Amino acid sequence: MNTSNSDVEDLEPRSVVDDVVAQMRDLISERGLTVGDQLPTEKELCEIFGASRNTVREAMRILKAYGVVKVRPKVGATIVDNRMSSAMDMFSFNVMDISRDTFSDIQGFRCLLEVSSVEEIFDSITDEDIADLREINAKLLKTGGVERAAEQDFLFHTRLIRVLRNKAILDVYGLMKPVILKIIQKGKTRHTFENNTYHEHEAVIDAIVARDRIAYQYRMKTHLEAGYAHFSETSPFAENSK
Amino acid sequence: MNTSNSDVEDLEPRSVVDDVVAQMRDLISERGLTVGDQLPTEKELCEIFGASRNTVREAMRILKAYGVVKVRPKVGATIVDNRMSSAMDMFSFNVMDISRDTFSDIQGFRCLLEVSSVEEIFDSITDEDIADLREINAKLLKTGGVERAAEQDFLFHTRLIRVLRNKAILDVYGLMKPVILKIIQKGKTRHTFENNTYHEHEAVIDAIVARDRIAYQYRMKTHLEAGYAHFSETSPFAENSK
DNA sequence: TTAACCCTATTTGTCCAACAAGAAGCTGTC
DNA sequence: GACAGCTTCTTGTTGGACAAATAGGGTTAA
Repeated sequence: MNTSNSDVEDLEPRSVVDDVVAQMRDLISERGLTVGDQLPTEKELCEIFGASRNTVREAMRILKAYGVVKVRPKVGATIVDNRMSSAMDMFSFNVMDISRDTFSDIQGFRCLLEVSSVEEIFDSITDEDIADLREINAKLLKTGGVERAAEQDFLFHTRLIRVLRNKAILDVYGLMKPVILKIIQKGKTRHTFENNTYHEHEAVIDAIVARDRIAYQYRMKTHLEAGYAHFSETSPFAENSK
Repeated sequence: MNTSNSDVEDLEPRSVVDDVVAQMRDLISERGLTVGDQLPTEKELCEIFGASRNTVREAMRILKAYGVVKVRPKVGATIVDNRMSSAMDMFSFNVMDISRDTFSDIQGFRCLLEVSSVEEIFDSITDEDIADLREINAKLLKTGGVERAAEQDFLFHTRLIRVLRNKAILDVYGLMKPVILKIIQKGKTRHTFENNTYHEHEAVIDAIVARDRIAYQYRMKTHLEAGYAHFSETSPFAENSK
């Protein structure tokens, strides 16, 4: 019923910094500022908001963390939009012991993106896409080390997503990269060999070339679930929390 | 070829604050800290990192902006994981004039999530889900005002996504809320009436109840594209940048 | 011994002042 | 008019100060 954006626990009085952030958002909105425009200097912002420079700076740090402004020393702050990149930075913190539920969810998401989107992929894919996929997959055989192989594996799936020519989906896929990498790594360290992955990928590509909808969905689903099978029973990252 | 995470323009020497952020990430990782654990006090962090308190505070602001820590005054900082919520805060800034490409991408994403996921929806949906959907849709008729109606419309689609029982997908859908709302609003201000939307939603629900895969996909796709049709020719939000 | 109370130290939030380094703009000279 | 040099401005960082409120310890009373 409660459709408020943030959680209900807003009993805490908002700090001055939070207030300045809100005022800055309003200021950007009121002045119709957009990407490339310059923000007032810190001193001016101090006068506008009636806050000290430290407070303004902390607020500015938040905007920078959001990827909304870019500050060049001794020059000033300009509005940008690197929010997707910033979102990826957010997930560079391994603060959460990734639960099995999260893994399930991400894996389900991948299935939706890569398996259920057959039609769109078949519609959009070009010979160049297929050549790229084969090239990336070929490198998988020559890649040593679990982490490198996982990166290459992820690269293959990213390239497949790229076929959809949809930046939003690509960004979201990039957002899930850390978790996907762990899923892949876990699969590889268990018993799956690069050879295995390579042949599964090839089979997927073959199905695409043949425009065999059923085969594609079956092979991709099997491939994804093979990497995920190891999470089914055991708690995935118990060894992480020492 | 370049698979670096951030852009190439990292010539700028990292500031001390960025350095402290990185060190905090390492500290969290090394000590195996996880959700619920306490971080050292600001003074201790100053000594650990050899930085001044203001610098440490600015770094802490970044972590707070990321939704990685929660600071309670006079108590300290504890590790949390509100990154998805923080991501939504990020997108509360209307700094970018949303391009038609972005609209296209988001709309395509919605199609993938809501249309292509028929099988999963049909598999998972319960009578309670359907009752909720009908109830939400019924409120659409009694909701006045474009913005309120758009919210209610969005609520309907969110509830449908919730059927998938996948938090990752739900979070991503929430992430796209601002853009989706604008798409819906634009559609409504043109010529679509609440009545229209209501009946389209009802038709979708009926298709679900009948487990009619073809009808569902057709109706949902038509419904989504109807709202989006107005963006096809004209530049969507030229009037926004005054 | 236990419970209640009070006091002190601690911790975060905010502010002020200062300096360094470098960019931008102005000025004077040729 | 063009260029060199200077001044001013702006951000990055540091240190210190105070307020407010909590946590914890010590004291006292039952």
